[in-house]
Amino acid sequence: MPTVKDVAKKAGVSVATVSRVLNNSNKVSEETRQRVLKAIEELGFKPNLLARNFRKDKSNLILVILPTIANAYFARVVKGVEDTARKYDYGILLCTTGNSPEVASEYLKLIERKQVDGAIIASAKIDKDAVLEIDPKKIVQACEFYQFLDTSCVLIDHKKAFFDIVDYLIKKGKKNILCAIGNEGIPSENERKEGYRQALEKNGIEFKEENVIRCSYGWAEIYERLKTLLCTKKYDAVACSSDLMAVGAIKAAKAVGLKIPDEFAVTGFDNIMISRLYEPSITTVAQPMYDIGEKAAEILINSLENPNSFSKEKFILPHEIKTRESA
Amino acid sequence: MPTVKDVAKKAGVSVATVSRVLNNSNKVSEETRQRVLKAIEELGFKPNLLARNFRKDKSNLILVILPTIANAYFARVVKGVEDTARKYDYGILLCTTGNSPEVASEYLKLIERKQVDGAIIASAKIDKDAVLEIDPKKIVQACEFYQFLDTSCVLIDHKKAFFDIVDYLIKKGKKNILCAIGNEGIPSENERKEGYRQALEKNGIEFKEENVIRCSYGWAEIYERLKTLLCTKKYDAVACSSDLMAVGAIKAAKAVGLKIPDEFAVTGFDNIMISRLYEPSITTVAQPMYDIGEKAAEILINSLENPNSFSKEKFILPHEIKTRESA
DNA sequence: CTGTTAGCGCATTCAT
DNA sequence: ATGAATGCGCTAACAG
Repeated sequence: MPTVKDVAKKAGVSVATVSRVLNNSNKVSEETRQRVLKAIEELGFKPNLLARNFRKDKSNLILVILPTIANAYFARVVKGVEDTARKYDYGILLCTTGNSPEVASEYLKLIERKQVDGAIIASAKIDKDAVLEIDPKKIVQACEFYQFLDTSCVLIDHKKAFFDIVDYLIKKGKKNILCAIGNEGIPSENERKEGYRQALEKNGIEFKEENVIRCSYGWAEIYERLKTLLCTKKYDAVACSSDLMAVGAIKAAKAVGLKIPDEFAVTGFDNIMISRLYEPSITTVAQPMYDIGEKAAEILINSLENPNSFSKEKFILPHEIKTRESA
Repeated sequence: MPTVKDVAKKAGVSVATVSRVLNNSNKVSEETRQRVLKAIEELGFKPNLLARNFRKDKSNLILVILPTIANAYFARVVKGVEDTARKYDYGILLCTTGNSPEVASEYLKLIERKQVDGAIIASAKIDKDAVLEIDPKKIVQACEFYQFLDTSCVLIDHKKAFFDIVDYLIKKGKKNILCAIGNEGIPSENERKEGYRQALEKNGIEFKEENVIRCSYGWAEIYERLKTLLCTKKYDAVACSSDLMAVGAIKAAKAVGLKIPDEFAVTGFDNIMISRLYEPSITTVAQPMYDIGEKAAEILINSLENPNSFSKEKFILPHEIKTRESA
């Protein structure tokens, strides 16, 4: 495999000139540039990025850490990150943690070890201590915001979003509304719970802790729990923290013979494809998933390339209620 | 950021010894090893992977090229690749092409440029010429097999799989079966079409080219086409090339008032989550998606680490029919 | 505009 | 078992 040295010899110039051509320095005459280009062509020279990156002390890689890619929500966020990274000539190193903080910590070490220039943490559970020694300029949080991680972030206003959807349900005449959200450890879930509480309060409905169901994002758990609940007590709606949970809720309502949305309304969250596809189609809160990924990548890359002009910022992107059949 | 040199000085040894400790060479006394480890600890030394990779001429990164990650099928394949890569201490660089061969070509260049050690091409459209100059030892095809790419591959027997599902439909009493598959350029789609033809032939049903619908993998196109088709002619089943297409087909059948599966049966392909979730649930051909990714990564890494013992191989993994409500 | 030269951090001979 | 020295391929001063 030929090197700059070989190219230099062939073109009758110095390696510096070859390097200049390679890096589009304008300080090289058109004539020599052509000569170098010709030599590169003839030798089939390809720059060794391992060497270049080492020399420049820059990998042009950004790490993307998320719980799973099986969830269409994250898949879409990643797409936003990837497209943007590509635009700026960065590649993305993917890490799905399955919500294991240990896995996340292991990958985050790649920053200090220079395998990657920075990281986007998209809602993945992380270990506080493992990340505290990393330069916050090199990390952007997406989808979720952990306070103890003192970084920039990009996400929607989860509290307001959940407030809006519960308010919508109430306006539709629902009075006995369940709230099905994720586990306590997740900040956005607590935000959403608060949004739920405030929407009830605003409309003069009493908030009851027992009406808050904590469960996983999948469809199975909420399905089982609701099947039981809906038999014993009478509720007229549930606001779910994911579209998949909404599917589970709909299945449960169907199973106990409730008519949707008249007898029982269901709302989802995220607006992934299945919410449009399912029957009944699911009323949900649309998150700008792609935009979140895009913005996160933009902030990160900007911060990496202009570390001096760094300022920690919190970007709140707009959400939107998608009205469909289920509520 | 401290370097091996700093560690060496602190520990009172040479950089060579530090390097030996770092690489677990056994040719270092326990006493000095401890001294070096202590120095590393005290200085907070982290090896610079940019330098190490450059020196070793190895990135420990594998490129994963696929059309999209929005499709749950590919998301699962990627997970198999990622887990396996991690096991062998490799990272994965993700490239979703949106089926643009140009994008794929651009990323494949990273192999020659040593940004990645090799690539897994999972069903992405690629440009023949762009890839022909790359060492086939450094590429593994997954899900799909392009003959002109002379590499190892991991996939199911698409012809047999489609044969099986069509044969199943016939055994269920269906006689007028449509075949809804992807575009002509994709080898597996032609395999599937042949499987469809053979299943009809085996059961004494005439094959008609007009009963083969070529369309995209999404649900929208097949939905529109079938809504028209099902009004004018009478078919009693359709075998689809993806689960999403099956959803579109079911929607179309419902739209024209056909009862599923009695009046019109629908089968999918892949066995992604939605096939289990949808109502009716979808009878489909399960592909071992995770296993495909896992095996592809194993072959590739093995080939990268033992280039001399390389042999091009074709791995056919088993498929399985999942019987559900739609057929 | 171009060439000479140093050196990024590390692993690896080759000595001892 | 350890150290001294070399160089991977490239970019970036610096000098001219």
